Amino acid sequence: MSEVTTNPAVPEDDDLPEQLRIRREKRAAIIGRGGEAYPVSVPKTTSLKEIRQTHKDLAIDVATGITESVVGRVIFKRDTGKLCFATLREGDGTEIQAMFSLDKVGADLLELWKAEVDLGDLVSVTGEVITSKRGELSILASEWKMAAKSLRPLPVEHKPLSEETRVRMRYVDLIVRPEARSNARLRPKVMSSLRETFAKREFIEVETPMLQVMHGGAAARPFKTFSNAYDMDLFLRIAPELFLKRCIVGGLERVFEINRNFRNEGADSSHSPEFAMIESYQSFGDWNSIAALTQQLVQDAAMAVSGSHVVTHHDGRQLDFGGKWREASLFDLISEGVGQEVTPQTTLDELKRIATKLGMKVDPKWVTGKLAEEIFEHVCEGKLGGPIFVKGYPVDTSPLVREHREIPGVVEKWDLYVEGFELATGYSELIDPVIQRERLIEQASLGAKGDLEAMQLDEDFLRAMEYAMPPMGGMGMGVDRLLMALTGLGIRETILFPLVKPEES
RNA sequence: GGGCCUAUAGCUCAGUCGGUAGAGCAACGGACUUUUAAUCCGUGGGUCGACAGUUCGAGCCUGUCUGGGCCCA
Repeated sequence: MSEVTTNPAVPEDDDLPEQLRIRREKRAAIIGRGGEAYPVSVPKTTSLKEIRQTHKDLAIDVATGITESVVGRVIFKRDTGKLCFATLREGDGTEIQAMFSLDKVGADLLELWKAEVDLGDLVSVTGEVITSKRGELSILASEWKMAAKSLRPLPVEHKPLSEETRVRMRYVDLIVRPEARSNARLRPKVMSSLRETFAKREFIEVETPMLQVMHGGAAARPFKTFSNAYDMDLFLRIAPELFLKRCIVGGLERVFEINRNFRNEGADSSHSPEFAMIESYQSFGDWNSIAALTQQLVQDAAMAVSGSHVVTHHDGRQLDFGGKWREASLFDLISEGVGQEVTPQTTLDELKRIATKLGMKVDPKWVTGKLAEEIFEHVCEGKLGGPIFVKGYPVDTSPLVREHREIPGVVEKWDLYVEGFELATGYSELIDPVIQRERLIEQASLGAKGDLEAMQLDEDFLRAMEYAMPPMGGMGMGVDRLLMALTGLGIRETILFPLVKPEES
């Protein structure tokens, strides 16, 4: 147990790179002289942030007479003969200078400071709050103590880490890169904003299973796993939809869930195998009421992160989420895009002619509606800066949605586009259990024929629906994509620890 | 799935025509009581992603594999 402290010997590892070896030797030296490299606690009376706020208006070369103990990571070290400087940084990036002068801290502590402290170490410094002759707010040390010795050197502050290292070693990224720190703090702000907006509208948050016996609620390939205790195959959920609808049947009239989904599909700059998703269902609402809710959620989130409905992206570009968002019919947008009228009744042959003229490759398996959507993506999608609700999708590609109450051939489904990508989707949900059963049976037969994305026939879900599910609107929105829309970041920047393949040992 | 690019010191990167490996920061030794990526003098640090091939000789050329990135589907 106390082996480590009574035997400070460095493990003999001659293969270790120089800088790692030297730091291990320093650790051993600290312990060897009876000091502590990893004490259980160190003096800390306040935070760096607090000191900065309290003493923000101090003039040049002032001694306050106030003594504080602070803790931070050493990120710069400027050792001179009898007066040494260091910059300490705490978690949110706040920095303060520490000064070690021979006549204040004494020869012994000064020598130890120079000999034992490296960039990256966490140290506690006790001393008077002053400003230097150059006006830098500083702690003039009377004492200092190692809080935790770093055994690895920090990367260069002034050169950006390679993208791979940022992702693989986010802990280091968070230490050295201001954007990493602010991005990490942005996400929880958006999360609490979303929850507040839901709460104000009397939606309640539920948590439904991640491990599912059946996978359903979306067209996607699931991850498969196995329960030893139950001796059966399980799936990581691809969507919470079927459980949230069970909640609705039971009278939890307005529900939402913000949680992870898992899809066993390709990963790229806008797709991650695991991703956070909001799903929400509103009894006695429809696709319009749920669109209004979605707009409110996004506008409140924008307000939470930037204090305005106008957000500014990293590259300086601005995006306005304010006002009532534009709405357009899918088929109107297609007509506009191709320069001739296209309706849900336009024939497959006519659509093929249009697609060919546009230079698109047409898959012979596509049904009429699928081709119409492909033409839409080809001519419009990238141009939809948004935010814009694209409304009214073909009935033959949306088998789980209710048909439009007036317009034949389309369903009450919208997609919300921002920056050319799909941010959210909403529906007037299908609530007839007989039709639902037919469609799930159709899905199951597709699955039997080898369609890996097809849903399974969930009898318990159908039984729930047969107890009468109220008319309702439903919505799904990707949290990572929402962050991307609000910040302009790539998906790997919005997720702290995106999945990466292990490094070679 | 297809194409292109990429892997060199702790970090970020150079490396020409195939001839025993370079810089900045970091590290080590020394000087310096007001520095801000401190400065000055000196020193050390490399399985050039892995394996195979061509060659008298490979960081560099060829092949395979692995990781990463971009574009297309």
